Formats: sequence, structure tokens, C-alpha cells
Amino acid sequence: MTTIRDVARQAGVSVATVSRVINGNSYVNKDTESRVREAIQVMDYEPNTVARGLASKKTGTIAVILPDIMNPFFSELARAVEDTARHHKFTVIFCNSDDQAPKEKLYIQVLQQRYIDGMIFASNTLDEEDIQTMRGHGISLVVLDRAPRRGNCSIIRSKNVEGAKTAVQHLLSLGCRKIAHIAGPEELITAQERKQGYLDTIRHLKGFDPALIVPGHFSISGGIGAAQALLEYHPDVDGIFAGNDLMAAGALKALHRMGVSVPEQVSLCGFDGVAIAEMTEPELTTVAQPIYEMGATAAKRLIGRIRGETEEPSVTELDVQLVERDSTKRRVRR
Amino acid sequence: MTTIRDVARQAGVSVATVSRVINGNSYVNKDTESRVREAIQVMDYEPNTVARGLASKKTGTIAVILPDIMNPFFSELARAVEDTARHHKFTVIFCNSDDQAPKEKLYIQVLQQRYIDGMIFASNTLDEEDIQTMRGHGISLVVLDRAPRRGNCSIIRSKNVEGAKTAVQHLLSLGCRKIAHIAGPEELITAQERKQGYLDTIRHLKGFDPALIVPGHFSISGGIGAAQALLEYHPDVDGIFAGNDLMAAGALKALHRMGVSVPEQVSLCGFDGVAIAEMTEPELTTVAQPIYEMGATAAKRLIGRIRGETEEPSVTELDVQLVERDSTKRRVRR
DNA sequence: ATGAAAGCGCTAACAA
DNA sequence: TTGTTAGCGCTTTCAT
Repeated sequence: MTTIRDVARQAGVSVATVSRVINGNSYVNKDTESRVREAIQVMDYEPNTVARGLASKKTGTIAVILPDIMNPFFSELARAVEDTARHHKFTVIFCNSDDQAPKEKLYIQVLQQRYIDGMIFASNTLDEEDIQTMRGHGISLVVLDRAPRRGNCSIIRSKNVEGAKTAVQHLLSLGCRKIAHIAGPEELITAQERKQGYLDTIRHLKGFDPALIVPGHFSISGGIGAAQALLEYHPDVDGIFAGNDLMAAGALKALHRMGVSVPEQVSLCGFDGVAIAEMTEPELTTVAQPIYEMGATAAKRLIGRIRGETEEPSVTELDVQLVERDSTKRRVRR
Repeated sequence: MTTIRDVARQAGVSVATVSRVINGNSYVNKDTESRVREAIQVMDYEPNTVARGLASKKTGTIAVILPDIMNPFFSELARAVEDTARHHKFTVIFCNSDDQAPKEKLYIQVLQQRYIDGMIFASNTLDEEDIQTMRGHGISLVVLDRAPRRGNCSIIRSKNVEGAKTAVQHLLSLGCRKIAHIAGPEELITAQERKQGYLDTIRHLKGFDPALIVPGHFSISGGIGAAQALLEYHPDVDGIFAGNDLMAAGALKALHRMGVSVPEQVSLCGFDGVAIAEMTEPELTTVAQPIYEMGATAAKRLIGRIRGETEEPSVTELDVQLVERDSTKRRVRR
């Protein structure tokens, strides 16, 4: 293994000079520089990231904490983060939290010991203390998708309330009269906001019934259970807005099993815009988030902060878009 | 930040002693040990992973190189690896290669500079030189799912040929007479083997036609295109074995669009056993691999090798299992 | 059983 | 503009 000393010797300069040309943070004579570069070539030198990390406390590594990489929404986010990070010569460590606070805390601790430069949190239970701890350790932080209670850090999210309103209005415009909502976990801000959008749109209309909101845990099986319960107690439901596509897919499955046809009897709309929404039959209408863009933006923002280019914490809200497919269909107004 | 020196001072011993109790690799007096442990408690000390890495060349980090984390097969693999790694106190770096050799080479290089302890390769283009390079750098290697041409390293895979045979035999037993195969990329060993299993089972039967093998690139869109082409030229196909579930899902979509009913007119069987296979309507019969187990086994094997517990490279072939669902159905023999 | 001290490979003052 | 050198925090001989 060739080290910086070998290169220095080869080029007839000191290690400091070699370090300078590598990092390009100090003036080096043109000639010396080219001698050094040549030596680097000749000796096939690659700086050792670990040594560099120990000396500078910067490792060129970021971590992304997400609930579960198997959830297609998060795997797309992860993909975007990794692509962007690699483009900027950063390496990414990934961690599944299952939305469990203890796991998140453990990760934070482990990652601090590794001189991680920054973290992207697409998971929930970050509290003020965690944020301060990380700040104290000089770890930059970007919260993605799920914002923390108090927002003194960079946040990338999309317009959940607005998107939910669009979805429900779409259902209304189709002629749906009794629209239910399959909600995500109450503790998740995204779920809260989508429910809020649903409520804001529908609360004042006649026929509104809070019992039309059922929990679906943001999962396929949750969606199945929710749709079953819903149709059992409210067989006249003619529209369902699910808080994410996974639940919508589950609901579709359940409705099919119960012999309820979509969209003829029930119009169904999801949220997220993941690939699976196109795999069902009928394909799912959904409120699409710019998932890849969210991940890419988060990574860019984080790296900007790490490099000291961006200063203050900023909140970015990305637009969502209704994608009409076969699971919603205009019906005759009664 | 508290360092090993702080702890040593607090406990009234040398840093070497502290290091010894942390690593438990040398005899330390019981009393001294408990004094040190207490000091560690009191001072809330956490060893610095980076410093440790520089001194020992072991970082407690493994990398997993996969084609694309967005592919549900690989995200499940990734999840299994991360769970297992965390359990053993390892951290995982993940890298998407898109099956492009240059990206893989770049990752190998970058990861070497980081004193990675080992890598899990679920990607393709690893050549003998790469393997030797990594060996030279003391990086352990496990190849997952896609074995390299020559196998002088640990390999975890599943029984592709056998699984494909099972699938085709299942189709035959149902009464299918004209069975097509949607194949994965020719350069991938998994795709080759599944095609092999198909051929071995069907080649000698009357009615076999090599034109019934069409490429589907292991992707949804590839499956769509393949099914379209297939039905156009061979409208009397009554069974399709797709090399993976993504292509099967795509084929199902295409068949539906063409008005061909599954399983009434065409029986369809996939391979992998990913979640998406249960989301379609009808649900897909598939040859399920023990995906999570594959990832977990790979991680365990790798960590075993890193710790010097396991010695020689070994090849593990896991069993696959036919999961019968609604996309295949017994038909009347003509 | 324990300590002293020499690195690991690099960065970053501080000098020159 | 360049070199010298003291760390970064830990592991690991080599003594004792």
C-alpha cells in the first residue's frame, strides 16, 4: 500500500505539500503540483479515508435512517440518496429503524463514533435532545418526509395536506357521496396531515361521519383489514382515500375478495406514487410525490451543509400531483 | 468527547490496559478490569471507531453491492443483511451498481480506501482480478445470488435450475401444451440457469420451439414487451414461465391488456417470491426463494470469515419452493 | 498482569 | 510557497 510519504519521497517534497495538492486548499507552485500529481499517478496512490477521517474528523460518509428499506417508498428514497451521494463522492450507510425509537438512538450513537458527516432521517422519533447531541458532534442533519415536532433543522417534505385535499376533491368531483379514509399511524406527521386534508375537505359536507376514518398502519395488511372493517359497517361507502399506496393496494385486494368492484362500486385513491400502484388491476389513482427528487434534494442539501455552503436550516415543500388511473371513475350523480 | 486516555487516568491505569479490557483479548486482573469498567461507565466512554480502524485496519463495516435497491428482491436481501450485520455490531454501506462493471470497480476502489472488512456482492461482473485485489487487501468476500465464473470465494445462491424445472413441470401437470419462457439477461447466471431448467424439462417434448424463449430483462417493462411479442407470434401459448416475478407481473399486465385471461387461457408462473407477486390480480404462482434467509446467511458467513471463524470458501445452495396461487390453474387435457 | 511507546496515514498549525 | 511536527484516538509490540 502506498502512502502519502511514498508519494512525497517520489516527488521530492514534504507530505504537507502532497496533502495540499490532494485537498487543493492551499497554494502550491504549479511545477511542484504537477510533480506531485505525476508521483501520485506513478505510484498509483489513493488517500486512505480512515486516516483522513481521524485527522480531520470528516469521513465523507453520510447515513440514512429509514423505517424499512423494503417499503418501496423508502427504497426509492434510498436509491436517490445513494446516487446523489456517490456523485459527490460520499458513501452512504443505511439503517432500518422500524420506527422504533431505541433503534434510532442506537444508530445515532454508533454513527457518532464513526465520525459520520451527516444524517438523513426519514424516520420519526427524533427529539430535541437528539438534534442537539448531533449538532454538538458536528453532524449535519436533514429530516426527510417526516418532520420532527420542532423544526430547527433542514427539512424536505411534500405537501401532504394539499395532496389529500386534491384526492378527496377528485373523489367528490366523480360523484362519490360517502368517502372513507384509511389512515396511517397517528404518530406520524405525514399520516396526520393526510387525514387533516381529508377532514378539511369533507368535514362540513352532509353525510360526513368520523367513523369513516379507519386505521391501516401504512401497510398492505393494514389496508386489507381497514377495507374489510369499513365495508362491513358501512356497505354504502362509494369512495376511499387511502393514506398511502400500500394501504390502497391492500384495500383493493380486500374489496376484490368481498366482491366489491373498483371503480364501479367504490372509487379508490392512494398516496405516494410508488411503482406497485401500477401493478394492481385496476391500476391505482394516486397522489404522487416526487419521491426520487425528495431523496436527491435531501442528499444535496445535506452535502451542502456539510461543506458549509448552505447556512441556515430551511424547509422545502415539494409539490404533489394527482395521477388519475383506473381505480377512480366518474359516476352518475344521484 | 472522552477518549481512552481519560478513562485510563480515571481508572489509574494505562491506556493499554483499557484497550485490553475493551477488546478482551488479553488477560487483565479482575480488580483492574472492574475499575476500568467502572471508569468507562462513569465517563460515558465510547471507543472511537475511526481511530480503531486506523490502528487495527478493522472497521466493523461491510458493504453490500447490489444492482438496484428499488428491485424488491434486492431490497429484501439488503434488509436481511442489515439486520444481521447490526446484530453482530457491524455497519453496512450499500451501493447500487446497475449491473455496470465500471461502477462496481469504482466501489471496490473506494471501499478499499475505507478499510472495509468485507463485501457482499449481489451483482455480476466480478472477475478474478477483482477477487485477488480484494484478497490482497484482506477484504473478505461473499457472492450472493449471482455466482462469479470461477468460484474461489464463498457463495450463497439458490437452486435455480431445479426451481425452474419445478415450475415448468407444474405447468405441464396442469395440462399446458405450449409453454413459453420469458428469460432474464443472458449474461446473468441466474437467468441462464432458469432458462436451463426450462429447456431441460421441455426440450424433448413435442411442440417445443426455441422461439418460445423471449427476453424480458428481469424488469416489469421487459415482461410486458415479452408477453406482447409472444402472443403476437404464438397466440396459442397456454403457459408462461417467467424468469422472475417482475417479468411475470409485467406479462400479466400485458395479457390483461390484450384480453387474454389468466389462468383460463394462459397459466403464468414467476420466480423469486417477492411481495409484489401477491399484489396482482390474479395473484402469481411463483417459485419462491428464501430471500431473507439468503441475505442473512450471506451476512453471517461474511462476518464469520472476517472474524476468522470460518476458513475456506464454501458454496451454499438454498432450496426453493413452488407457491401455487391463482395465476396457474388445472385445465382439461385435450 | 501492566505500562511505555511506537506507530496507523493523514491534516493542519506554525515556521521558515 | 514549502517543510517540520504535533497530533487525531486507538492497537500492539516489547519490556518489566
